[in-house]
Amino acid sequence: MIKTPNTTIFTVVDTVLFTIIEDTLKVLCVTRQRDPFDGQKTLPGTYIRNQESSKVAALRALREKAGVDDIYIEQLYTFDDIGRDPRGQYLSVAYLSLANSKILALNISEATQNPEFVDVDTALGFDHNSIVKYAISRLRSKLEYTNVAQHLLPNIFTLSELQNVYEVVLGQILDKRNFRKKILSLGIIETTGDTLSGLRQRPALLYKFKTQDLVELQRWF
Amino acid sequence: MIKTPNTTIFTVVDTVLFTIIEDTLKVLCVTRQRDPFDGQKTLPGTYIRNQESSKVAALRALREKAGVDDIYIEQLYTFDDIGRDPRGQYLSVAYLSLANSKILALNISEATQNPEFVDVDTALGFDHNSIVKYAISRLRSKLEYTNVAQHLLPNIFTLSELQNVYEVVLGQILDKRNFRKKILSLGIIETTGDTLSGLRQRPALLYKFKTQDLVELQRWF
DNA sequence: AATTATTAAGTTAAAATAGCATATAATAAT
DNA sequence: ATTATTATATGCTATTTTAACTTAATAATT
Repeated sequence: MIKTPNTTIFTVVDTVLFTIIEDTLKVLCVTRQRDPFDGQKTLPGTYIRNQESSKVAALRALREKAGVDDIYIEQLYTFDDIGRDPRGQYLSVAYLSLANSKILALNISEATQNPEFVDVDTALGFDHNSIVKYAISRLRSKLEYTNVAQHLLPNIFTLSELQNVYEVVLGQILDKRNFRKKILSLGIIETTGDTLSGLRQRPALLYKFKTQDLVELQRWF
Repeated sequence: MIKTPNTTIFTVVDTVLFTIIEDTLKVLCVTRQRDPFDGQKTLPGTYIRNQESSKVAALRALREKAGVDDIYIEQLYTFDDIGRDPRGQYLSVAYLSLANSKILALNISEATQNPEFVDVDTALGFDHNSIVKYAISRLRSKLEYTNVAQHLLPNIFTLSELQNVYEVVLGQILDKRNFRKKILSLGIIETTGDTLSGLRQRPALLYKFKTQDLVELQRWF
C-alpha cells in the first residue's frame, strides 16, 4: 500500500437540525455570505479543526448558530461525491440533530449567517437538499423503532403532543386510540401523574420518557 | 466562519467484507507490514486519493485484496475519534461489503498484506474490532428488513441455503416452516422452477431474488 | 426393496393490528 | 345554574400475523 497523504481533501461537517414549529417540520439553515452559492440558504457547517472530531465540530456549529449546548445529535452519513462542492474535494460528515423549538436561541447576526428555520423542502445550496432528504428518511425510520421523538418535545408532554410529533414527521394522520395503545405498549414512556389543566376541556395526563438514552426496539426474528 | 483548511487530517477508508465459509460468518482482514500494529491483523483500508470518492477508494481496496470487481457495498459509518490512530488525526469512512465466498479470489502476497478470512471475533489492530461489531449489527438489522441476504448467496439457491444465511448471521436457529412462510410472504424471492437433484434426498426447489436492487420493507405505522 | 437424508407443506392457539364510538372533565357561554 | 363546547380517555371486534408444532414425499444409496 502506497501512502498518499491527501493535502487537498477538505474535511467538514454539515448539520441537519430539525425542530417542529406550528405543526410543521423545520430545518435550521443559514445564508451564505460568499461564493459559491452566495446569498443562498445552506445547512450550517464548519471545517473540522485539528484535534477535533467531526461530532465535536458539528456540536460547535450548532452552538454558534442555534445557541444550544446540550442537544441530541447522531452521525447521519458522509457525503463526498466528487463535484459536490465547486471549490474542490470536500468530504462532509453530516449530522442529524433534534431539538424542541422552545430551548433554541438563534444567534442572528452577519457573523453567524443569520440562522433561521425553514420548511424542509426549501431550496438549499450545494447538495444540501439531498442531505435533508436523507435525514428525513432516517428520522422517520427512527421514530418507529426508537425513543428519539422525545428530543422534539419538552420533558413533560401529553399524549396528544406526542402523537402530533409522529404525525408531523411521518406526514400522516394516526388513529388516536391505536397510537396510544401502541406507544404505551412499547414501554418507553410513563405518566407523571400530573395533568395539564387550564384549558376548556378535560385535562390531559402528562407523560415523560423513561430514559433519555437511545432505546432500540426489536423487529422480527 | 473562519476557514481552517486541515492539512493534518488524513482521510482513509476501511472495509468490512463479510462472507460465509463453512457455516460461519467471516471477515476479510490483512496483516500489517509496518508500525503501528506491525504484524497484527486489520481491516483492509487505503487512503482516499485526489479526485476519488470514499466509495471508489473502498472498492479499490477490495479489488486489490479480494480480486472482486462487482461487489455489494454500502457506507457504514465514519470513525474519527481523536486518538483512534496513534499516527495522527485519521478520519476513516468505513464500508460494509458482502460477497459469496465462491466468487472471491484472494490476492495473497506481501504487497497485498496476505488477505484472509477470519472469524468476526478475531482481535484486530486499531479500533477495527469496534468497526466489525458495528458492521455486524448493521448487517443483522438489514437482513430483517431488506433483501441484502442475496449478496451472501449464489444467484440461484435453495430455501435451506437462504435460511442458513439468516441463521449464521443472526446467530440463532430458525423454524423451517415459519421461515419459509415469512420469506415467501415478503415477496422478494421467486422460484426458478428448477430443482437441485443429485443428492440422496428429495430435490430442493431453486429460488432467486426478484431484484438485485436494495428493497426496504415497511415497519409499523 | 429397505434405508437414509432432506425437502415440502398445514393447523391451531395466541398475539398484534386496524377500524370504529362513546363517556368524561374542564371551561365558556347563556 | 344550566347548557354548550372541546379535547381527553377508553374498549370492543374482526382481521391479520406470529409462534409452535408433525408428517408425508422424494431421490439416492445400500
